[in-house]
Amino acid sequence: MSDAKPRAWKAGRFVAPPKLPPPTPIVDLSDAEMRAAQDLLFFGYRDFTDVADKVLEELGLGRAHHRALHFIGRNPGIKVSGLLKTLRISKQALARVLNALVDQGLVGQAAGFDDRRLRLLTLTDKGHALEQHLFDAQRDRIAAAYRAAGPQAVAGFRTVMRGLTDKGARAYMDGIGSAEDT
Amino acid sequence: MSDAKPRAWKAGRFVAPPKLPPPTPIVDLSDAEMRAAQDLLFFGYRDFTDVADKVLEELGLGRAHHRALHFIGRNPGIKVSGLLKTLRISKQALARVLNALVDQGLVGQAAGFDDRRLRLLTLTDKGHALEQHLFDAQRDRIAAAYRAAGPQAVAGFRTVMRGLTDKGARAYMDGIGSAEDT
DNA sequence: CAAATTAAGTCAACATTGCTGACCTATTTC
DNA sequence: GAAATAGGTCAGCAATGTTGACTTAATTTG
Repeated sequence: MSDAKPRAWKAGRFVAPPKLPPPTPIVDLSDAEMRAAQDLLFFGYRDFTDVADKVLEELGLGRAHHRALHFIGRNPGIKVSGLLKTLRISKQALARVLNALVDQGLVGQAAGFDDRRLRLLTLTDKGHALEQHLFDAQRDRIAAAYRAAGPQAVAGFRTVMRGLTDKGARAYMDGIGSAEDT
Repeated sequence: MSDAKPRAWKAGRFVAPPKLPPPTPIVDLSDAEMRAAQDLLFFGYRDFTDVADKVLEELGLGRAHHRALHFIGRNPGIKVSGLLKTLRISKQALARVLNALVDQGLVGQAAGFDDRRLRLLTLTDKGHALEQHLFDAQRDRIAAAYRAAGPQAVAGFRTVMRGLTDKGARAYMDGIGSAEDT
């Protein structure tokens, strides 16, 4: 790339080294900083989920229902096994939630075309409306935080959060729709 | 503050407006972006807590115990009421956890000096060791994410996470030690 | 084609962690 | 001395997670 050959050292006048922006400035990884991050994650997640929980409470649904609605809405036609991998809960725990959602007409099922053993999950209109309602509450909170922080901060936020996640989750987020291996 | 009086408009030569860095560049607040943030928070929090949960499992303790240990360690001498406000759980739910920790010699109590009704909570040596052990697991994960992301991203992460939290939690984080009103 | 595998569902029992209501005990404050 | 405050405790219930064992239907494989 560069034609510059190594130059021999030549004693002479003092020349101030070029003031480059620190190339990869050191990140503060002190315990204090790491514990502050723990706090941030705890409070951030708590307050982020709280706004949806308040809506759910009035409807007699729980956070688990919300999670299922969210991921079905985001991955229409997701298989039961896909949802299990995404949520990382047992088949029985999911069944309780999923049955409630189907009973209430929020989630619909369709047999797979090639493989009729599969139950492909989708939101019904009613389910979509509820999910949208829950989303609205959280969207407002995220939007306010994003707007106040500015685009650079948002990019940083995404980078760090992404770094906290497992490989599988990262792959999932890269290709929404293939909700396997999370 | 300023002596400038409103100046009348005076027609004249065209002068290019000063090229400022875009004042507050637009942040992407589309639904897609907001939903991606939901995903990030879900997976990030899940995987962040998972590493500590694995340690806790071996010890027969739960996430609730970890939270108590964390906030007592971070705020030595915290009052029971302070912990209640921070964790936002009921007195009875906290009692169950706290009694277990005291019984196992992980947390110590001391009556307040001025007001002897208060139970000031601290970690015992044993409790401190356990908390440190749990911290280590999460620290590694955060440190890796921070290191890979770089200081600018970390600053952005903190800004956004802070923006997601309630006023009370922000006040708490500003003045660690006064764990009230969270 | 019969056998094995896979996707999903179900029943039962249990643990953790949250909740409310009701009530008790010290201690401090008015 | 009465009222308020900080904390503790008992009892019961709800949401959400777990494991184990078993069933059914559909697909794949030898």
